[in-house]
Amino acid sequence: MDSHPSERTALSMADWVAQATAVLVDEGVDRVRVDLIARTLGVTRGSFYWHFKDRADLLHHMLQAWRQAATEQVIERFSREADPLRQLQDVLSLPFRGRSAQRAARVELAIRDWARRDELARHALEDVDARRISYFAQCFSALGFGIAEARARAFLAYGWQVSESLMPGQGTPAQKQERSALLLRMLLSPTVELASGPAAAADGGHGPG
Amino acid sequence: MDSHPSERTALSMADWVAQATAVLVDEGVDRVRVDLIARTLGVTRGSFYWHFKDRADLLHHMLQAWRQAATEQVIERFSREADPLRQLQDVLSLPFRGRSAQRAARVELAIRDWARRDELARHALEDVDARRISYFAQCFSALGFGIAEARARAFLAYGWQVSESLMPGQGTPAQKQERSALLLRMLLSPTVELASGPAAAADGGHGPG
DNA sequence: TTCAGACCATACAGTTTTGTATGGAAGGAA
DNA sequence: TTCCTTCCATACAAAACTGTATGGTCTGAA
Repeated sequence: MDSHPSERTALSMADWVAQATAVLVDEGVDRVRVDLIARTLGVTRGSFYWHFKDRADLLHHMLQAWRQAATEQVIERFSREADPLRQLQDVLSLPFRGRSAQRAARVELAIRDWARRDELARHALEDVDARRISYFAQCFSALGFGIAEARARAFLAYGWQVSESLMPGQGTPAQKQERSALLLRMLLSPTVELASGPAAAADGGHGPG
Repeated sequence: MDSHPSERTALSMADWVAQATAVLVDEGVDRVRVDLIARTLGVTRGSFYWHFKDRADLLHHMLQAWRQAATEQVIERFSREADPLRQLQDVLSLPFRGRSAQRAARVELAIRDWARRDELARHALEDVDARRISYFAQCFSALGFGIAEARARAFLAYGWQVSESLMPGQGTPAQKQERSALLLRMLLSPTVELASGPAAAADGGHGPG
């Protein structure tokens, strides 16, 4: 983010990638077309084929840019807060508050779509997913959970984030807040006993086989 | 599903919808093209414009077919098993075992993509999501949880399913099994107390690993 | 047999997109 | 100034799609 496309200056590859990513979010990969993007940027396709070999080259650069940004975000999280409990509370409190985070989430969903049909996108996404899950796992591990337990809880935490961003229309803000708190309590509590319901404690426990 | 497209018989709307859905899964909505589908079915576009008004009409029929199938699936689940605990165990044990279920999951992801940009698809999907969450909530409610608590747990259960189908590359089958069991224990256990880690229950000795 | 309707082929017009080839403007180095 | 490099415009060729119009074929009913 260092050049203003509105100015009458020369375009950079980053400008094309940024605009193409915007189209990706709003309309999907298939509608990322050099002609349209050129018109939006106020130039013609001649500019595009100067910066990129072809359309596939642009898509490749978009993926690389996102992958690096996402990776750096995880690394930055590690180095900002030392307390693992606070880290989890921060990340799990309410996801995607703030406009830039919300936009990042939309970009991510678009790439997740893309990854269903594209090998490179799938590879980039799986890598980023694994990194994030590892981050969560490291937090749980620091809280005293065993390695396998930490990994399982990490996936549940991350999966919850993904599903919240995937289904923003399900539930009121209050309900979202409530299930967020519930999940946090569950994930921070020690390994639970198997029971058949909330009455099990008073029941004496007739555990299912 | 009552006509064989391989036979030299006349096509039905269902045949077109089925083939179009296959393309939707593999390549996304934008690549659902009447020309290509016609060639796959061994006919020309003349056949298409006999059965459908235009391309949008086909997409509409695809959505309707999926919505109805998904709704009927939920209803059928209700009427098959009476015990809510067994219902949850069945649905949450391991998601998408069986080929038809796996295919249904892929269709669903494709529609979830589609819903990001299309109003009708979004509406259909939100409706189906809400129905499924309601199904889970009803199970938890029958197990004795309060209505709000049941709804929160229902979302977590369903969100887990979605995220598992969204990230099939994350974790080994054993790890998937483990986090599935962990989630089930968490969701079936009574409201947990807030704790700072597994050491909080070190005196009582925690259960199975 | 004749006819009507269901179903599909073919031809046509028009749009959208990709990629290439080539030329032109702008700015710094010689 | 002259020249070279960077960046972009324009023209062209070639697909890929959509939708319409019209005619052909097959089947069952009268």
